[in-house]
Amino acid sequence: MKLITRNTDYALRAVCYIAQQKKVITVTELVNVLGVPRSFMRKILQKLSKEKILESYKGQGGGFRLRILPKKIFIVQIMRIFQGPVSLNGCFLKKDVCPNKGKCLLRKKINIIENNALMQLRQINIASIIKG
Amino acid sequence: MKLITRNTDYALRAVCYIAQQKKVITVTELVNVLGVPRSFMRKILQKLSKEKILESYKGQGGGFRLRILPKKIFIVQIMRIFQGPVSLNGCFLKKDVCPNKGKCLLRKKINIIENNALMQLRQINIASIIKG
DNA sequence: GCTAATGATACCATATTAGTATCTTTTGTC
DNA sequence: GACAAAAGATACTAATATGGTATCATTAGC
Ligand code: FES
Ligand code: FES
Repeated sequence: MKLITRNTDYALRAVCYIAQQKKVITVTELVNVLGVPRSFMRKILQKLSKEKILESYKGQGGGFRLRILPKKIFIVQIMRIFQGPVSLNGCFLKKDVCPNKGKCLLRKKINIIENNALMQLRQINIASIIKG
Repeated sequence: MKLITRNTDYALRAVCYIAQQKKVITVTELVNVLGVPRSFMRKILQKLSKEKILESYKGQGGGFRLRILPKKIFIVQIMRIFQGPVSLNGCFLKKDVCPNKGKCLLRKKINIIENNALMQLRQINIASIIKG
């Protein structure tokens, strides 16, 4: 039961680091600091760049920088980018199986938990992580 | 981001059904009611039996029955059986990478969310689902 | 002894996750 | 302009988890 996968995790840390440094950071630097495989890190950063979280500069002296303020980057965004839509689960059974149709208590209870977790998750942004 | 996998889901419903019927139930009956592949259902029930949630009877007239009261079967138990330990995730990075060591805020925040979700999950038992 | 049930086990298919490799493009520096 | 250092694009591979199937052994009632 993993809420966060490895690439999301790496992405979060990369973004945190970049946010703290406040300058253009190269993959090389990130790889050295985080100890993550280079190619993997590259892929992750490229995606973050495509998704408008980071801004990239090619060529010598290039690298990555935040495109938006740390307090405007929420971890659910990052999760969505690497893990798809953030919602816990639907019902696996074929229609008409559930005795109470739309009133399935199991589903209801799980949905409540899901919503609570999501509401909490949604409040976490990069700023709230790095200013500790 | 799946909180519950398919086998857990099937297991939960099977247990609910068995709890409601209050008699020995065969795989055949469950398969008919839930519309789940037979072999898969068998595997799931056998596991539940091994894990002392169900009691099984071999031979003609055999089948499965609850071994403990519905209110004593918590869904986290079932999740643990099919999905391993219920916790959202640890830290993927190698030791000494996190700048604040034991005080990593990201980790802390995720742990809080995890604990809240778990506390809620832990309160759900089979009895609370079926008496709706 | 037959049949209807579960137990044990091994296998297969698919999807997701994690990671690698390679070639192209851009840009600053000499 | 050549070179080197960076990211962009893309395709491939490996490992793991999930979902499911198949088969033979064992037990117990009739
Ligand atoms: S069985 Fe699907 S919602 Fe209850
Ligand atoms: S980096 Fe692992 S806990 Fe912070």
